[in-house]
Amino acid sequence: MQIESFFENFLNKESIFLDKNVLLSSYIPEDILYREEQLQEVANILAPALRTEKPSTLFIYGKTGTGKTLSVKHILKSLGEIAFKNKVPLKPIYLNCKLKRVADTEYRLISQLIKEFGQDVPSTGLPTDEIYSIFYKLLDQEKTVVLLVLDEIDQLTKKIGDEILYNLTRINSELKNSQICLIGISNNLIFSENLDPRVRSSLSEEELIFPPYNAIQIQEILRERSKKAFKSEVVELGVIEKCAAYSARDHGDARRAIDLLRVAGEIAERSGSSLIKIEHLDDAEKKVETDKIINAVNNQPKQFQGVLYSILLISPQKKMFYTGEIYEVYKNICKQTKFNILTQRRVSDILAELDMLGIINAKIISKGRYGRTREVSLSIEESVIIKIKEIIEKSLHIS
DNA sequence: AGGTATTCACATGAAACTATTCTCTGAGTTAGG
DNA sequence: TAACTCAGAGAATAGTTTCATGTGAATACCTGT
Repeated sequence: MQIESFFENFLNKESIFLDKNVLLSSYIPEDILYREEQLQEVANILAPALRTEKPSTLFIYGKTGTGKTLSVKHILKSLGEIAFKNKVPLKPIYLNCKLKRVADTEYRLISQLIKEFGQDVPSTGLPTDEIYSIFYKLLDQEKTVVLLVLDEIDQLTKKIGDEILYNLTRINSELKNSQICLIGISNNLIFSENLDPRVRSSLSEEELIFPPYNAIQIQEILRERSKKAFKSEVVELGVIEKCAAYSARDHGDARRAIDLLRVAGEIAERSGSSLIKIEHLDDAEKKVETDKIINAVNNQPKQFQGVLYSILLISPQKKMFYTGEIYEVYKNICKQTKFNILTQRRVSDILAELDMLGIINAKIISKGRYGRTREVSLSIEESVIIKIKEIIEKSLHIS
C-alpha cells in the first residue's frame, strides 16, 4: 500500500531534471568553453591526417578535469565525420589505458586495437608477438591513417614500462601502406621525464598543456550545463557559485564540479524538493566522497581489506600508528580468519595504495634511532568508518 | 659543546615465483561410410 | 577417414615472496676545550 502510493507520487511528481545525461562524464557538449585555443591547436596538429599525411605525435598534459579528454574526443568526432564524408581513410581510435581489463597491458592494448578493426582475438593464451603481427597485417591491408589516442598514458607506462610506446612508434617504419599517429594524454605534467630518451624524442613532437579552469570559468561551465540538464529555475541562487568554489579550491576540476551538481540534483529530487538548495550540495559533497571510498574498498582484494580492517581496529585507541603496529594486528586477524599472512613487504605496499586512495593518511617519518616508518592515520569520517567496517566484516566473514 | 658515526625499523626496488585463466597442438578415440 | 576429445605445453596476468639495498635523524661515542 505504502509502496504503491510512493510509486504513484513518484510518477506524478515532476522531475527537476530535463536531461540528466548532460551531467554525465560521457557527455560531449557542442561547444567546449574556454578551450578554443587548445582545440584549435589540436586541430592544427591533426589536420594533415585528412590529407593522409602523418601528423606529428602529440602530447597533452593537464590536471584532471581540465577538459583534455573532452576536447580530444570532440576533435576525433568531427575529424571522423569529415573523413567519412570525403572518403578519407582515417581511423580515429580512443583508448583509456586506465580501464582495468581493457587496455592496461601491452597485450590488451593491442588486442583492443585489433578489435577496433573488427577482428576478435582471444583475451589470453597467445604470445604477444602473435597479436602484434596480426595487428600489423590488419593495419597494412589497406592505406589508412590511424589516430591513436591513449588517455591516461602515464598510468600505462607506470604499470608496464615504456616499451609499448617504443614499439608503437616503430610500427610506422615497418608498414608500407598505413601510418599510425600517437596522441598521448597525461595527468602527470612531468610524465615524459622518466621515459626512455629514444621514446621521448620520437614521441613528443608537439606538446600542449591544458591549464586548470578558474572559479569563474567553472561557474560558466556549470551554468551552461545546468541550463540543459535542469528545468529552468530549479537551481537555487548560489548553488552554482558554491559548487564551483568547491572544486576550484584544489585545482579547478570541472568534472568533479559537474558530478557534484548532478548528485546534488539527485539528492534534491529524492528528498522531494523542487529546488536544488545549498544544503543538497553539501550532502552531495559528502556522498560523492563516501561513495568513492566505499567503491574503492569494495573493489580491492581480500587481503587489502584485511589490512584496512586492522587499521580500523586500532584507530579508536590511537590517532597515529606505525607500520609495525598495523602488521601485528593484521597478523592476528589473519590467524582468526585463517588467511595466510602476507609479508611485511607486501603490507607496506598495501599501505601505500591505501594512501593513494585517500582512505588513510600515511607519511614516512624517521624516528631517528628508532627507525623509519609510515605514520598512518585514518582520513575518513566516523560514519564512513562504520560503513566500511561492516562491508569488510561481511566480505571476510568476521563475526 | 660540537662533530661524526651508528643504528633502528622500516621503505623501496628488482626479480622471481604461484595460481589461474586461456589458447594451441597433436595424440588418441569415436562414429560414420 | 573425418570429427571429436582431452591432456599437455605455453602465455598473460594479478598477487605475492625473496633478496638486496636505501634512508633520515635520534642517539652513542669521540674529540678537544
